[in-house]
Amino acid sequence: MVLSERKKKILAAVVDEYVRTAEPVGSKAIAAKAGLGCSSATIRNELAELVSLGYLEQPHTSAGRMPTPMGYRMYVNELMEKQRLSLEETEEINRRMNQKLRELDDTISDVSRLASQLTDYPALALTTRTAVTIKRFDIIYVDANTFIIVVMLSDNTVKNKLVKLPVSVDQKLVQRLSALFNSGFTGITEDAVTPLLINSTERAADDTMGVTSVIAAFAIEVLTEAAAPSAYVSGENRLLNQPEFRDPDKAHRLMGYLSGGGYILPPNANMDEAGEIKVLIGPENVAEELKDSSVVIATYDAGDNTRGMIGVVGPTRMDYSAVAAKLSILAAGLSRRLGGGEAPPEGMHNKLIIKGDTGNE
Amino acid sequence: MVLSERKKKILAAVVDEYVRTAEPVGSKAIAAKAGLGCSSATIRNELAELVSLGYLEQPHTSAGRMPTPMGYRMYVNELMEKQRLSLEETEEINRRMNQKLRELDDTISDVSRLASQLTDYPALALTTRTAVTIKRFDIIYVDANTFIIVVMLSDNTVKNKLVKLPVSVDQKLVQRLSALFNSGFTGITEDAVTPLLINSTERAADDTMGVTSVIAAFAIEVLTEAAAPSAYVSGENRLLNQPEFRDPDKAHRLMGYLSGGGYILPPNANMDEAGEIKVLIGPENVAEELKDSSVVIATYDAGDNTRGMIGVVGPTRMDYSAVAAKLSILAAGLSRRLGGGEAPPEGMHNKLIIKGDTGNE
DNA sequence: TGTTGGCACTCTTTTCTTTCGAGTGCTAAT
DNA sequence: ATTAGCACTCGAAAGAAAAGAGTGCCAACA
Repeated sequence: MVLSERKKKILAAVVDEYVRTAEPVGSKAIAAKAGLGCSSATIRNELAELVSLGYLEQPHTSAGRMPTPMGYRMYVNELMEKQRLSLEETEEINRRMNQKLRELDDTISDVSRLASQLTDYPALALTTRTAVTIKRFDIIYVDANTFIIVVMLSDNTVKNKLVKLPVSVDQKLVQRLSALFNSGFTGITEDAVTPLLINSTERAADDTMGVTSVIAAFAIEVLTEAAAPSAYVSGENRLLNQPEFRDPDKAHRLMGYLSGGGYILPPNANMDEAGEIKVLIGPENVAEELKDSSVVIATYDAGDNTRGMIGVVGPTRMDYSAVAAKLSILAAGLSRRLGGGEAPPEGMHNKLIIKGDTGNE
Repeated sequence: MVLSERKKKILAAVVDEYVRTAEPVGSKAIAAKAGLGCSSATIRNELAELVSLGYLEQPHTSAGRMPTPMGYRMYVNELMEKQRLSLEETEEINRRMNQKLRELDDTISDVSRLASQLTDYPALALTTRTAVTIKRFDIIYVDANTFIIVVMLSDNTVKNKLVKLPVSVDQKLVQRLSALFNSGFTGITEDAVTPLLINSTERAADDTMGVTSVIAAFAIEVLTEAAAPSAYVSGENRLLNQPEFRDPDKAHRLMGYLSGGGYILPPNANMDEAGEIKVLIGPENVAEELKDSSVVIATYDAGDNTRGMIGVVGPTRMDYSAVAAKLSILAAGLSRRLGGGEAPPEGMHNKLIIKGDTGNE
């Protein structure tokens, strides 16, 4: 069934208005606002049909209409104007992103914070790493009891650890170990770090003091951590700005879920093409806690064939258009910095491809 | 004016009960609970006096009593039983702390999260660093366009950065720079990194490609960041568990303040002796946003003559005793790991020294 | 056939009263 | 100094009434 042009306009008007006010919207308001030249009575008839088609609902018989998840889905897929931020806004966002990223801190978590600030919803950033390996292994000798392990990973991040030993080691041993690890532990994934490998390294280095196992433990730790997807959530408290979360218990439930690094993505979410935006509306979410919230997620290219996601969570009554536009810019910025480099240049407004569930279960 | 023994018992009972129930407590309840052999009428008289002395207040004439900040202060300073956790609880906390700290992540923020979990209040962790200097400077040559800077600071943390250059550098230059930075940039604080120093280093290294300034920029960045006090806040959402924050606006205000890394400490808060616990009750806080909340802070020894703080924020109706005990253990754990090493061993219950404002402005 | 004004009806929200009860303050007795 | 007793206060809860927004539907109209 395809909707008449007028029904579409009305549906869009209901969503727009409801998003703005958080109140069920009545026929009069629509007649006044949407510039279709007909009276509220006509609109009432149309509204009644939209309800029976499942796009709208009423909290009770004598109230206005509000969109159902299906209504939002229609809106997102077909009706909404893909908002493009003005050049100024785009530049403002890029400016703030650059400013953040100049510092040496964790890029991803900073961008998550920024996303939350920009949208005024809680934001989350996820990284899923493909198998990570060690690219380079260095050990810096500091003094007889101290050395620094420096590990460069295949995704070009660098990790280090200062090790203080209860025993003295000589510089020679450290050099030997450095060389051995550099040849033996590079290019392999976590599960290839076997006790066997560690033992043979220990023997080859002629290490009688157990230094090898300390270093190996660090290697395992780094690989494990780097391979684990990580999530950063920020701005949970902004949920309280939304009228649908004025109930502290409800807010607390969702915030708790989010702070726990809650898991948000549908299991089928093989991260899409970078640049795409995914919208999950209400019951389309898999997590029980999100069944009456919506999630908008942008995918970015984290280089090394890896993708990450940055998204926000809010009530289903969400300003999908604005959020999508902002996330798109942030994701593009991240791709530009982390990714292979074929991302569009900063100034360019890239096409907003918004995808969602098909809507049929 | 010193309180009679009985008044003290009654005051303590009021606080205990009010903390437990969050409801004003009546004379009957006290008569039933506190085992002092007298009737509710007698207690009413005493209560009336405690009100006129300023320790208690009534929301309205015919309601029970609740403690004023001054009442809490008295309770914290003199009345409350310094709670000691059972050995099991202590061990449980230490176990969880060890578990957390095994991972290579940021110790401080992890402990902050742990503090929040244990107390069910929002927690914050602060570090204030004394002047930090660079202790050691290494540059690892990766390939013609890439090297890794590794910097070890006076507080024994290690920072690194991967640098990718648009131009090629040869290994010799990198080695020269490494040596020069190691001699010229160690032992100095941020403000000693002058353009002059950078220039002379550049000339000495015979660097025509501006590599020096990249490295110097990193040095400045690291020193700046390390010297800046940092704050980690976690579990803001737990505020919503407290009945006094059922009003979403109130909760939001405070949560926003906290997430902003809000600043909590009285300006005079030269961090005290490690091991001490400080309690700030309601209006004793300087920040306007905290005037009707309380803060409990434990100081830990972060080594290198530096102290940090870990604390929680909650309503004035807070379980001071339990919170203080838990924070004390966490702070001791941190001191043991970060500090000079003269911290008490893990098993030992260390004395709880609870200090607060004197109460007189 | 689609559109419109009109109007009775429904159901929530708000406001006002009433009732209820916990807890007090005071007095008189012990 | 303590206690029992009792009238009184004041908020919270419950109930009743009024207000208002918006609908559904009908009859009239283009």
